[in-house]
Amino acid sequence: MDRKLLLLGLLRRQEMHGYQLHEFIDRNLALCTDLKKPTAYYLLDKMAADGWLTTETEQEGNRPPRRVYGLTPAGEQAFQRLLRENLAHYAPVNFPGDIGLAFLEWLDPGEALGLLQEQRVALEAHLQEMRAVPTHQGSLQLVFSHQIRHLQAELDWLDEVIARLRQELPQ
Amino acid sequence: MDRKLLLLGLLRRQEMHGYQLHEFIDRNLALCTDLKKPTAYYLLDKMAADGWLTTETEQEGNRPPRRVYGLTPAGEQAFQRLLRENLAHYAPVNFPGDIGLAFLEWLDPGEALGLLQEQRVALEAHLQEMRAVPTHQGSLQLVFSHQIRHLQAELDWLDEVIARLRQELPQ
DNA sequence: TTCTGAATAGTCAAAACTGACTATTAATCG
DNA sequence: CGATTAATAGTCAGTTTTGACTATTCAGAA
Repeated sequence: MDRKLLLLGLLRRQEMHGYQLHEFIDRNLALCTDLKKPTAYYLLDKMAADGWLTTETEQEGNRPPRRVYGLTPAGEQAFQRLLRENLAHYAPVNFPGDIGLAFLEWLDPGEALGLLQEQRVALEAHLQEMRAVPTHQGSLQLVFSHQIRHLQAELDWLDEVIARLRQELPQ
Repeated sequence: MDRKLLLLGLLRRQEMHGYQLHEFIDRNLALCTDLKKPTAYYLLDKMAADGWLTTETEQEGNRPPRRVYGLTPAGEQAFQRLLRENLAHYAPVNFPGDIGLAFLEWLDPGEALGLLQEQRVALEAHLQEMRAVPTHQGSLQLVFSHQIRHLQAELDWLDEVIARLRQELPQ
């Protein structure tokens, strides 16, 4: 449902066609969600079928025709409802890395250390990249600071696990 | 792939049948992943078809027959490979709540405050529940402390957003 | 003993998602 | 100019995931 909320929220500001929506999400909101192109069209068509969106086929110049989506009143209502649901509920997050951690004891501490250090490099690079993004306007800044907060927590935690592994190391 | 890693890791300790696997994951590892029953069977059958697992149909007493899965050498290799892949790479996480945050400015601060406070209650309850779980043995303890770390980070962050909203409030 | 509810073991059809593809137009470069 | 690459706009077939269901067994209550 969160992806529908995202699409509705973007269409609320301004009517758009599918390619444009996917483009915008991929370029600016990749940290919020990973919405593949076919999924975007799937959800848009579904919401249109449910009466949440209007579709008009437009043609600009002699570019290929494209479907422009816009919010209906029902779509606006759905947006309001989904936004409140999203903000009022806490959704537990699953960290894929936890599954590897659960089996960490099956590896010898030396190899585990090496692997986690490799992960640490990737994580720190990602964090630096995120910090380097110029400040956004409005609520988008919240999303960035949220992400950065969790990345920092993850890095701190990874450092502790690495430190503990070092102590276990013989020699 | 992470869910396959999980199933392989559990089967590596001990042969199990599908229901038992899903039961164990749902009871003890729900914080790692949410693996629905049909998904578990789907993945097990797929890994069996790929030669990673053996299946034997067993019948105990006059209980209904059940398929018991066990690791093949190829399955063991896959486990080793997937475990190293999981530990060495950082996988960015998407927080569903970020989508709501991105549209926070469309709500008036008073209502936003109320909704986030509601979320905070749920989040804190979840954190308390997690802390109350008795200490696990081995690497599972790592998973718990990882989760708790992120829940605490989330709570701190939510409190900051709430505080900022309070300041925006008129009067 | 018979009934009720919970636990066991899994299946099925439908929904959701994605990698890889098509087809057109615009931009660049020798 | 002609050729090559990038951008635009979307589709399709296949994979993955899930809600809702079946069918049996067992434990305890009436």
